[in-house]
Amino acid sequence: MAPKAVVGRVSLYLRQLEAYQHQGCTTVSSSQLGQPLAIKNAQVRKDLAFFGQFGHPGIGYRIDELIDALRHILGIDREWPLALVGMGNLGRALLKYRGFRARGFQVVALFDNDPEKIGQDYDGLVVEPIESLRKTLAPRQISLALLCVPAEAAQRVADLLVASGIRGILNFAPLPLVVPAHVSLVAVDLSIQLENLAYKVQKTSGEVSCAG
Amino acid sequence: MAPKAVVGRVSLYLRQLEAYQHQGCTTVSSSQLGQPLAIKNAQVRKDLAFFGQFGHPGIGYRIDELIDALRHILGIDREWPLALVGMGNLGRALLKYRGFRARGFQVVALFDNDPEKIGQDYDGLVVEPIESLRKTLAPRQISLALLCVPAEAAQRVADLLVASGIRGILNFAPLPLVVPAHVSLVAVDLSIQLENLAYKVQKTSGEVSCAG
DNA sequence: TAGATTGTTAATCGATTAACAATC
DNA sequence: TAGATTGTTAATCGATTAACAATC
Repeated sequence: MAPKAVVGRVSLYLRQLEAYQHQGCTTVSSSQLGQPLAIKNAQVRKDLAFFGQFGHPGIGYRIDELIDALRHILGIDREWPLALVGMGNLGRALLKYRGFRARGFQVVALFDNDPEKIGQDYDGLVVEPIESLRKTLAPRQISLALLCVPAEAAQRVADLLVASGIRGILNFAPLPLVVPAHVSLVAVDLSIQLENLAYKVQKTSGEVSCAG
Repeated sequence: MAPKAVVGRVSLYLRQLEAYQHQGCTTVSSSQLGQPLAIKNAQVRKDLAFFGQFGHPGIGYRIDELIDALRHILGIDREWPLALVGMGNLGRALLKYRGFRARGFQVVALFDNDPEKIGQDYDGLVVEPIESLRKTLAPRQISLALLCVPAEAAQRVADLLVASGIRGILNFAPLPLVVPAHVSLVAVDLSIQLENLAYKVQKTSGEVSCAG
């Protein structure tokens, strides 16, 4: 499996390629592809070479060709149905988020354990109780879940997702989850990102005030 | 400035320390601190040593002491007022997100350019037009912004934020922004995270089906 | 003193960058 | 052929891990 950093950059390349395609370009060099993303040309070539030979010496990369290849590599040359667990503010926002659908991800099932929310309709989907996870996931071939429940409930719900046959979890709860090796996990921790930002700003402020 | 990876882990240490504190512990060793986070004891010690000497040989780290030190290092031993720009689904969700306030971050000003939204009240805050950024940011000492506008508008709004004196931007738009060196930037790209997850799941599925 | 645990140095590992022969 | 650009090898850089003297 490719290093995590490489996969992240491949997603960026794909976006940039789509932008070039939109502009009517047909080929790009590694320099052209990397430049708007602040990635060196050698890095671009090395990252792509990890997955195969896509370039043409003297010419560069054919955009249509590379887009197809990268979509296949990332596994997004198909539709991915998603389960959304936890219908709080964040969950409801993610349900309406356009960015997912544009990349082939679509929320097709909603879950919560609040009796007030169960049975309610959001965007044409009815909220099911957490207990229905197993019953719903398998027949609908749902292998990915967005986990948006409060921190206290996150590990318990993650265990239920695992028991229900989930294959990957995008975790929004601010704590590290423990899942078995056959289940993939990606964490989106907004507080940590913001703390990172605060640290950077504080650091640069310090430098400025020392210099001035 | 500490490497980005170190700062991210320091945020995790802080959370774990707070959990131990909550349980009534008074000291932890680097092994105890790292274990629930799946971080090796040597890494914990090295990360902390980057910022100074906090440990006591033979004893470990005094929890209260280390929490205070880390909060100071991260710059969260103070309140950070935030501007929230873009009152779409994501923006409204972030406004209600509890995780920020618990760490000292508080949204104190809202901006949008939709005439329908300007003047509206969300959680006691009135949405201002984008043009009011400069007028509002400086006197209220707001140096951080959450940028939740659509991709097409993101760079333009980022430029306005920079011109209005912002010091740091947490970018939720799915494209890389260009900002001057004195402005810090952290990107939260949900589509890329989800593509990462899809890649991992696809990869492990492949291995399983080959083996079986 | 014996046991525990730190901070730090040295060794390992992995990721990035530079250079260049091979190719169109 | 000359110019451009690839894929890949070697060199550099940075981050992680192991080992251990110093300390409580």
